[in-house]
Amino acid sequence: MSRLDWEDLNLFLAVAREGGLSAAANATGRSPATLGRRMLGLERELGRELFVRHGRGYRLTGEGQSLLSELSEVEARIARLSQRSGIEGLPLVKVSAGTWTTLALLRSFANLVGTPPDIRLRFVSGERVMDIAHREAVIGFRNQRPTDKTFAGRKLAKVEFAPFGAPDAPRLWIKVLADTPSARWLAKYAEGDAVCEVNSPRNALDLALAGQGMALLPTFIGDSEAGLLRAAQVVPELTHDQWLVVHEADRHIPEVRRAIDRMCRVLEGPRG
Amino acid sequence: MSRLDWEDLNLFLAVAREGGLSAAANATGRSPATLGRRMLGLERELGRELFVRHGRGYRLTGEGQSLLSELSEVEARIARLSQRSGIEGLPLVKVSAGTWTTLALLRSFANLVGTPPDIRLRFVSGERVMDIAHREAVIGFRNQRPTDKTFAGRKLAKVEFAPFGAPDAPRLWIKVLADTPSARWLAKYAEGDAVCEVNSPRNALDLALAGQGMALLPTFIGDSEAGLLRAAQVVPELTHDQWLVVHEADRHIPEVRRAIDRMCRVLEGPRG
DNA sequence: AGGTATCTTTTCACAAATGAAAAGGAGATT
DNA sequence: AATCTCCTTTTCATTTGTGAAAAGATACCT
Repeated sequence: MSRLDWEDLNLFLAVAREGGLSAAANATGRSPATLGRRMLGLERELGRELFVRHGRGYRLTGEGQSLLSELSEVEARIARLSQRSGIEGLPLVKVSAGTWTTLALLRSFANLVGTPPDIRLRFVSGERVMDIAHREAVIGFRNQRPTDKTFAGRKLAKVEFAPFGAPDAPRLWIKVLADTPSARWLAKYAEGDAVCEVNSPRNALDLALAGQGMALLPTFIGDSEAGLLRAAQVVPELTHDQWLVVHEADRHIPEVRRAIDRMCRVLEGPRG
Repeated sequence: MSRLDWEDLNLFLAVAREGGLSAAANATGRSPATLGRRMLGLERELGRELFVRHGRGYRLTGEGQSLLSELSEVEARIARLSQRSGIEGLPLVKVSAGTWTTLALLRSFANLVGTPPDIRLRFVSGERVMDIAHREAVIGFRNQRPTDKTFAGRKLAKVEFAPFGAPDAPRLWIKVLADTPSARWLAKYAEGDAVCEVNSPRNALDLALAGQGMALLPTFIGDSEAGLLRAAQVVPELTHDQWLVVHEADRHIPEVRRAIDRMCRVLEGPRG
């Protein structure tokens, strides 16, 4: 026994209201042929005659009319599910990026969501690297090309790290206690005492901006801060590629595509 | 903008209740792969995260839970639509046949619907010949092979007409006023007065059974009436084939197939 | 009546959705 | 800690469903 396909009920509403297949086809974006077949299937599934098919369209039978009124109420409930107002109504794209990429993206937020906004961004980050296969994130930023051909990658500009500080700041390091390559490098090779140790990378930037010391920052962050100067050369060991990674299946979804294009423009544009 | 597919909501109920794709696959008769994809699509369409996918199954998020409770009510309404009790719940097969074939079928009604009944038969007849393409009837009886290859035909035994009457009935015709070949033949060639003229062929049989005269009947009807005897030879001009006709697309639908098989057994068995 | 416009149904080539089996993981169990 | 089991995800061949265009029908209009 095959179970009722709820989508047939949805299509029934269109055919019943429009009074025929052609008009309903316009309303639903499906072809008259499909609608005709599905209405036949629905009548069979329900074991009732819903329409009288005459040359000029579909007319409802008594049973069809009562189905129409019942389904209208169902439709109202379902409509409420998808009707979300304002930004909630926009398609959602989940982005997983590191501290600095996230910061750069947030600073160009307006360019990312469009004017007027046509997508909703959610930045997800955590200890764990987000799993794109399970869609914890849809768009991820990684430091290497995706291995699996399930994922599509787009290469971005290289990321370089250098020490940054305010012009008159003491030449002391601001250390970051985190499990990142730059923090590990700092722990290992930094000379002299640290002026401070911070838990979160983002705080190192704030401290550097306050003129308290040198922070090891990506150049695309440090160079864009008016109050900071490079306190020394780039640290070559920390230079790495950056890749934007998407699940191959998500790649062509309109809102995902838009988000990718805009992010690439933001991240690649000013850095060459 | 693509619209919400209601069937996704139906599938969501299964995944949400069963707590995973595999169990839901059993419940719905679809594969885990399909369910996984459609839940991904639903989340996208709604712009909400409904599940947390962990290694052991799908767990609902807060939004998922509220969707579940809302949809449960929708489901109850929809369930009421398809739940029909008793005979109303059985699959419907519409049959279009002439007076005599209908009569023969009705006399074997129990054999047609099965024990216990597993189909519901509706005999539709009218002035007009029912249109199988538009599904005014699903199974039709015609006197010639279907022309169009859209329709499938099954040849039945030939139909022969002869005069029938009670043993001591007067040898006067019971005339039928209808637009049928046998009625036209009677109007043209019948000798002697008519004892009566009736509007409906079925009444001619009743009148013959009452011993009032001779009715021109198909032999498969007349011979099966204990109270009637052939009053003369078969009328050769009226002999014709009989075909059972179905739309090719309906042919393999289970209840249609059953109905066809049983009708053929009933109509061919005792005569062939 | 005849013509015309519009709607349904059919045909057929194509695209999208599906399922089976394999691969990959996560949690449970010993 | 290693193994096992169960569940999800991926792959890919297949099926199902779909749409465009043609054909067929019916009501409307002149």
